Formats: sequence, C-alpha cells, structure tokens
Amino acid sequence: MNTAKKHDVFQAIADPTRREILKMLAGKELAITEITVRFPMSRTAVSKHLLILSEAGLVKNRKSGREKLYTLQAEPLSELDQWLSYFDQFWQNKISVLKHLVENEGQNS
Amino acid sequence: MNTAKKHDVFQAIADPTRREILKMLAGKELAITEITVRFPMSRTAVSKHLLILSEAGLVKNRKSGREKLYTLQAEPLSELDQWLSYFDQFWQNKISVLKHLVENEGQNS
DNA sequence: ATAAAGTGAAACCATTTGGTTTTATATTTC
DNA sequence: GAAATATAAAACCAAATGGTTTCACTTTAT
Repeated sequence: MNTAKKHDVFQAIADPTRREILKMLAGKELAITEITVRFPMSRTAVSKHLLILSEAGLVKNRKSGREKLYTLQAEPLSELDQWLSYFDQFWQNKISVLKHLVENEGQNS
Repeated sequence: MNTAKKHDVFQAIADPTRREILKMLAGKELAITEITVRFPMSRTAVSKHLLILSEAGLVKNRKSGREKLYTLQAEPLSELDQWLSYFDQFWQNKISVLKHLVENEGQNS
C-alpha cells in the first residue's frame, strides 16, 4: 500500500472497507482495535486504510494514553459533492428533491 | 487492467482520466479517437478506461459505421449521491450551495 | 480491389494496492 | 519492574491497475 504519495478523496472512498470505516466513525470516536473487530483482516491492514483516509483528510486522530482515537472529518466530501453537482442535469430527481429540501428549511433569501 | 470482474461506480470515478472522460461525454456523443486526442496516452488505454466506465454503467455506446459512439449514462451516480447524503449531517454548507444552484437554474416550481 | 480509417484483442510490463507476518516501542496495570 | 495492552514499522507477497506495442478485423473511400 503506497502511503508515501497523497491520496485524494475519490481514491479514498473507492474501497468498500474504507467506506465502511467512515460510516463507523460517523458520530463516534474509535480506536483501531475497535474498528478492526468488524473486519476480516488484521489490525495492520485497517491501520493502512486509516492512513489513506488521513491523507485524504477524511479522518483525524488524537492520542489518548496508549490508544489512538480516530474521528470522521467529513468536509473533504464537499469536493465529491461539487463534482457530482456538475452531472445533476444529466439525471433526474436530485434537483427536485433538494429544491424541496431548501424550500422547507432555508428561508434566508 | 482487469476487465473481467465488475467495477462499481466508486472505483470507476477514482481515476482522474475517467472523471475527465465523463465530463467530455456530458452532452455529446464521442468516438474513442475523439476522446483520445485530449489525453497523453494511447487509444488502447482510453479504450480500457471506457470499458471500466461501461461496467459501472456510466457510459453506453452504439456502433455507427466503423465508429463506436459513447454517451454518458449518469444514473448510476445516484448511488454516489445517496452514499454522500448519509454524511450530510457531518459537514456544513451543502444546503446553501445547492440553494444557490436551484435558484439560478431550476425555475419550474 | 486496395488503401485508409477506426476499432478490438492479446501479450507484456512496471507500479500500486490490499493484504500478511514479524519485530519493536510506548503505556498501563498488577 | 514485569506482564499485558495498543499501536507502529518493516519486509514481504499476490493480484490489480494503468499503461504499452503489435497484430487482426471491419467499414469506408478511391
């Protein structure tokens, strides 16, 4: 696993294991060991996935005693969202759904 | 390039060349040769990228004489959009961005 | 009917990817 | 301080990825 060069968001979410890790981290801080129990692979492998997610800016971590706690950093997903929005016009139902959402929630304009 | 196993949308868009191909195909039909001139790689390489995009359902093609014309099929991107929406609550400013989008482009309601 | 244009398919190659095992280091706990 | 816990780091490996070159096959144009 190449950890030397930068990974971007698109690459980071290409792997199903990494996508699942992101969901696990949604909301709660977890240590590597806690994440690993959910996967049929070694802690080392999970650690490498976390490194790739870190490089993409999707997770951050802090040391707490002998543990290292990871948290989700969802902001970089905005790049994905922006990319996706370019294609909005080529498939239906997104605009209408969001229009509804905006009209119901955002009144400041 | 493994073209035997299925590729999903997440994998398909992980490569920048493939993302650019998708943008090129947004709106217009193109033959492989027309796509290739935009990239510093062989027609064969582009052809393989198109195969991966096909497997992900993101492009389709039709034969026209000795040419093969490719078109965008954006629908599978909805899977990505759905995945992304799960994380909406973890980053801000999506609503505002789309509000702007809707107000500028969609007037049908 | 040949030549040219457009593509497909096969064989090959270097690098990256996703995993492993082994060894070492830091922090608790008893 | 010794054992247990949590992680890091390094070496290794098979398969996938992204590319190439070469050759064959259709379709069109002259």
